Amino acid sequence: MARRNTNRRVGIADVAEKAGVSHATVSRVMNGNAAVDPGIAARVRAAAAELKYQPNPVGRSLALGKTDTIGIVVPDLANPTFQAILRGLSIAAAQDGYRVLIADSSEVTSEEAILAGEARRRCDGVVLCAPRMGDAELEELAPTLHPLVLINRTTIATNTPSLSVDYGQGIQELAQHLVSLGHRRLVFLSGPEHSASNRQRLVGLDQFRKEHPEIELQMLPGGSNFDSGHECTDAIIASGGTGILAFNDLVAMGLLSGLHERGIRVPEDISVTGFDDIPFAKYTTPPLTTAAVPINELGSLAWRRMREQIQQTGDAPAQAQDEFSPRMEIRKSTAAPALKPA
Amino acid sequence: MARRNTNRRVGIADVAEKAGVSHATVSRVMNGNAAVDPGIAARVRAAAAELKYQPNPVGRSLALGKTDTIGIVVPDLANPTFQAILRGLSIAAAQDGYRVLIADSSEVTSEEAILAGEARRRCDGVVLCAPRMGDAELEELAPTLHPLVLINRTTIATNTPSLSVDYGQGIQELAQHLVSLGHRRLVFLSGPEHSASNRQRLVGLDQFRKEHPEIELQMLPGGSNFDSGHECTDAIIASGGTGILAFNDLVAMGLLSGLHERGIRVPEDISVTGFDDIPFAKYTTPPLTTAAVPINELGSLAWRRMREQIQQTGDAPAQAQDEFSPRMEIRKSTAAPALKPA
DNA sequence: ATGAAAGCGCTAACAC
DNA sequence: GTGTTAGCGCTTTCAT
Repeated sequence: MARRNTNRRVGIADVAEKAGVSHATVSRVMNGNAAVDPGIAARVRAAAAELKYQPNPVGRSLALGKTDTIGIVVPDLANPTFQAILRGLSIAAAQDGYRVLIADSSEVTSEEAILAGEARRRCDGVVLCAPRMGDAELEELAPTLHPLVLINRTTIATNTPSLSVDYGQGIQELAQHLVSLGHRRLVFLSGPEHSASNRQRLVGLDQFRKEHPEIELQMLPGGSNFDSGHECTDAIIASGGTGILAFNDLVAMGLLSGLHERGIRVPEDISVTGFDDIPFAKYTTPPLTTAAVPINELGSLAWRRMREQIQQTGDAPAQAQDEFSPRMEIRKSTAAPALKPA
Repeated sequence: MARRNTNRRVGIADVAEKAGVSHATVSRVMNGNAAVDPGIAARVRAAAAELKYQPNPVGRSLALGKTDTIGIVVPDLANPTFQAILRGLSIAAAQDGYRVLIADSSEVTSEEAILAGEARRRCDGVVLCAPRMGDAELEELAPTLHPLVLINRTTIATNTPSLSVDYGQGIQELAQHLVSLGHRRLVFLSGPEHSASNRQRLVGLDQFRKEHPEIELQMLPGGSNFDSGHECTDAIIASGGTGILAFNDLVAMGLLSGLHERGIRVPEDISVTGFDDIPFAKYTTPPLTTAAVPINELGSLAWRRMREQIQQTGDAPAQAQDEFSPRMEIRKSTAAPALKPA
């Protein structure tokens, strides 16, 4: 035997004994599965209530082969974007009686696969959020994780549902916005090297360059958080650019703060754009022009895609590839550039 | 029987068969428990590797009576403070091989007990974060949840460990700071009614009033997020106060934004303080003076307290009541008031 | 050192 | 309609 019977929690057997029926009958009334004599059912319910019996989910999980839990692995729980996704996912899943187990890889790429695998074993499915791992590894991992939902990343081989944002288009629209305001010298403050979404922005900007050969567009290495934006302040000033495309809102906010410290006015002297439209973006001074990603929808849609797979009775997969287009949010951090003395 | 044997994942039985040993032996080598013949052990490990066998955690949990998972229930996952606690908890727990299951009560007080109970059944313990429920209910619930860690809330009867922040002291220091700058008309923008931490601030301010009868201190109803701060802008202006104590940083930021829109300068015309020192606080314009709560420590300490209970071999409880004192973070949103024309 | 078997708490097939 | 029993995948006692 496994454990001694000392101070066990109340189990189905206790209820059965008190109601004078078998385990099976108790199980039946608790789950409302088969038809049970109303009188007996009442007796069982009374016993259960009196003993404050609550079925043990671990036992149920083992018997049913499902845990009613899904896992999510994110690169960094400190990032507002991932927090919002987690929140949307958690709330949507809860509505269907599912819970979520979290795993933070802390941007350690090599941990992602392990965490995802562990999560999958404990859960009925996994959502992988902006995984940093290489394509080959992802391709190999994906089938072992099914049901799987991918966010901000796609797989070609396996047809797992994915949600993505058209960062390339968004950054182009932002650049276009600056140009139409009159800016001719743009700077892109880029994000983490291994970020797929950064690569998409880069591709979008290449496209932009082709369409606007007359515009100067510099690239500056950056990061993904406040501090990287703040640290780039001097490089930005030195660049001579008047329209700055920050990798995301966090970076833009760091930059805003740095420029403010140097006495450079936004948007009078320099225009700054962000990306994501995190909740704080409209409260910066000045409020940030950005490309809004429907971050709350992402989480809830991720759940819907997961649910579709979990409930799938076995027929055709028909995995969806959802792509969101960011929505321009023009606020006060962008304006026409000052007329240059030169 | 429960499920049909169709497409089952690889289990301990498969490894046992392949290695030509019993389940028990496989279990032994997987857990390194009893001494196993090195040759057999190697064979088992080879078989396990070849089959990519990973023990099923649900089966283990049932046998072991533990899940290596803890639950956390928070009132609102959108709140940066709770996000930070969740993050700290998750990272600390992960270091010890534990995962965390989240439950968001969405500020629905009546859901808290249910969510906590469900979480507890699936996990080895629960941390209850700033529960909104009444004292009586908490008192009754606490024993059924053990092991339990309370954050921002204490229980008298049961001796469950709790982590709290001395909000009363923090708000007094903030008020003191404003007074020493020369402010004589203060306003407190209060938080949610059922928030225990709001009550603590109120108590602290009562104390402050006694010590400073010469200072005018008004109370204005507010909330806990950006929008409530923003909405209070006109009321603040109308109040005639020059030193504003916002319930927290979020509220302060909303207010900052509202004041900026009305052309009121901070800190020249009005000084504003926040509370918590969320990551964004030092990037507002102007950077926010606030009382810093060691929010990352809270999460990791919560885990330590939980671990102490889980590992407790049965001896004396000795439950800790940890109280943190906020640290003043004087930045640029507070200054001496302008000399009044009157 | 190893295998057989019991048991963790539950659900469901089967027999009555 | 209800009880009996097998089985979910694992750990651990007990006997060898």
